[in-house]
Amino acid sequence: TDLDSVRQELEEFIPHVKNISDCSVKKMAGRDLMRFKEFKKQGIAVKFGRFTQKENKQIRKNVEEFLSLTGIDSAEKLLYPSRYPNEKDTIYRLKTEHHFCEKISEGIPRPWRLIYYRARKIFDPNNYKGKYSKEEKEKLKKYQALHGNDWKKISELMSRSTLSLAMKFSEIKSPINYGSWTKEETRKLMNAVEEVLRKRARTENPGSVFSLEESSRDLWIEREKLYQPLPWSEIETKVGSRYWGQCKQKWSSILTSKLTRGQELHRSTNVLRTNINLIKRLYETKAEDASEVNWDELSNAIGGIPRAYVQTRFYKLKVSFVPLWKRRTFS
DNA sequence: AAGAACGCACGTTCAGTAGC
DNA sequence: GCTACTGAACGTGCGTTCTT
Repeated sequence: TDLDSVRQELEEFIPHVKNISDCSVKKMAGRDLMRFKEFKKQGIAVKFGRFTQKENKQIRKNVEEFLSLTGIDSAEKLLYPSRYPNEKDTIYRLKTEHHFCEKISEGIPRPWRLIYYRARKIFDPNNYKGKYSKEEKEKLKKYQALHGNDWKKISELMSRSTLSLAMKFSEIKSPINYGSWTKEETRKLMNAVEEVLRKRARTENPGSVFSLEESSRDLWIEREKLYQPLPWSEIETKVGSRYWGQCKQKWSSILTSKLTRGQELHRSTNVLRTNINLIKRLYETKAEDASEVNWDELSNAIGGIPRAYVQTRFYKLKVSFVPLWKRRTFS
């Protein structure tokens, strides 16, 4: 059928396209396929992951240019027309007339849907408001009880973005513990991770040594596999008293201490050596943007240290030794 | 049908604090 | 003055559904 051929064409640009739903493939069929082909002609590959500084700049430029082209007077009006009931019809008309979608995604080799989302985040004045205060958290709970998941309404009441509110609420909706983990909690977490890994091993090697009564047996897993992504919401449920992000963080710290035991990373000479190594390797990768760094590869090269550990290490180095790091480019 | 919006799961980066 | 630990904001990527 038509969809199958589109899928085949897209595969060249998005290797994992076979796992994507018909619904989403359809959305990429029209505009994106054409755009990807154009980029290919110029020798530009489709990008994934974090937007680079360059790309963010390009989005700002595209938005600005579209505004001056159409005479719409703010990015918010352009990207959130429904917030301006009186003007929204005109805005919609101007957008279709001047090919909003093409213009906004110009020069950025990604599906336009993702570019559009990115633009909306950048230009939502209710975004980037920093930490939630205690009062805000209480308010959020109260308003949610009152209005349900009507984030738009709650957003108007609290001047936070709908995305931020929905995310925050999912974190605080059920009571969780804070502070140090108890022994009991830690044990629960380790059990949950083990259970998940067992299940994974079972589906990966069906009918092998794992098949019978494996629950009582020790589980052997290659080192690299320990860094693979885990189903955190499932683990959150099993732990019960902690949010998924807390579980992930805790697991990472357990992993770090277990895998670096004996290496005595804390000894000052080793710290120095690891830091120098990290900087050197990072330099050698010639990455032009933080999003281009392959942390898995890097942490392996440094000596089988967990990825998350290397990432925070790099962050610490950056903030303590690079003056004005916030205003600098990665390269 | 295009565009906009909602919802979920998980990844990355920034940041505060306890404790040595 | 440093690391380890903890917390959380911010971000991507998709499935899906509502609106225009």
